[in-house]
Amino acid sequence: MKLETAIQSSGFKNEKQKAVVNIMYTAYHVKSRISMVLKDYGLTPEQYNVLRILKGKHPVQMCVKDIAERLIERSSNVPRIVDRLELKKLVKRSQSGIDRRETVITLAQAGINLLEAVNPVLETSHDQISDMSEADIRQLNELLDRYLKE
Amino acid sequence: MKLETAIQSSGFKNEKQKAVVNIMYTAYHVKSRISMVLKDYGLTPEQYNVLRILKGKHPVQMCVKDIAERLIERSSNVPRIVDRLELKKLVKRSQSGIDRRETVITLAQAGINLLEAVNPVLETSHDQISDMSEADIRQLNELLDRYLKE
DNA sequence: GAATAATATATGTATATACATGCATTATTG
DNA sequence: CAATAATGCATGTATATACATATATTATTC
Repeated sequence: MKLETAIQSSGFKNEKQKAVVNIMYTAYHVKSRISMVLKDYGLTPEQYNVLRILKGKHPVQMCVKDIAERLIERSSNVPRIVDRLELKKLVKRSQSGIDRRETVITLAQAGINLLEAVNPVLETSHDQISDMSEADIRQLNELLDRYLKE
Repeated sequence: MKLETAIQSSGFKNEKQKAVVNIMYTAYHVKSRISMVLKDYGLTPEQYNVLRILKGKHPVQMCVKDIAERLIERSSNVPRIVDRLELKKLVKRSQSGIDRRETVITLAQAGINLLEAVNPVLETSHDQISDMSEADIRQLNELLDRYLKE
């Protein structure tokens, strides 16, 4: 659906004003779709992201700070997300022997199993989210890579 | 910053998988920037959006459902957002005479004044968010318009 | 090496979303 | 027109963010 129809608005002052809304609108729908897939597996997008990050290092443990740095949406909330993952026995939490301020987290076998079940479903969903050609998607990625300054 | 650097990840399986993350990452930063601007005026992005929607119809009242339909991120939370705007005396809430199930909301003068103060600052921020040329931004908008199916 | 600063995590509060549910009112149906 | 369904809003719960603050531990500085 075209943006203007979806939010029942029109007449952005210029393309930059429109882009801001367009990016947020598109992201909202992408995230909604991901949430629906994850819901069948009892995960929120945030919980999934933490599991995914842990899997990237597994079997090496990661501390809370390292996880936070790798999140798409930086979060001060990692301890509480880990709380919920721990309750579901998807991760294990323990104190670091090296720096005792750090809490280190390891992916549990149940977490690995869950990721292996979710990941192919999620990838299929991602592949199906858009009808655009590979070339157009590549161009979209290039423009997004350049969109934010610095 | 390039996406892969920012989230310290690399090797997306394909461009579609990357686009999903890229869109959410970009939107997160856009929204963060907007939040910072609005914070100086005591508003959250959600509260601002409700005010903006009300202004689009002002001085005509809108019911909760009409507001929800125009939000970028559909929300079941409009009554509570209106609670907070009402506490700040930015809007007025009353019961509809026509359909007594409906709660109708009007923008108060303080809300109009606040929008008139915020809007130019927000527009400047939107214009400055990216260095890209007008042509590139236009292309980004076209691709985003086509990204989501239907 | 004691005092201070910095760091890592946890936690409290306000606000938000998603979802389920409840209540009042309006519309529909038989 | 009485019974039922649908609608509009409000509210409760779990989870999330942003921000402020607390606590424990480590690093730095004098």
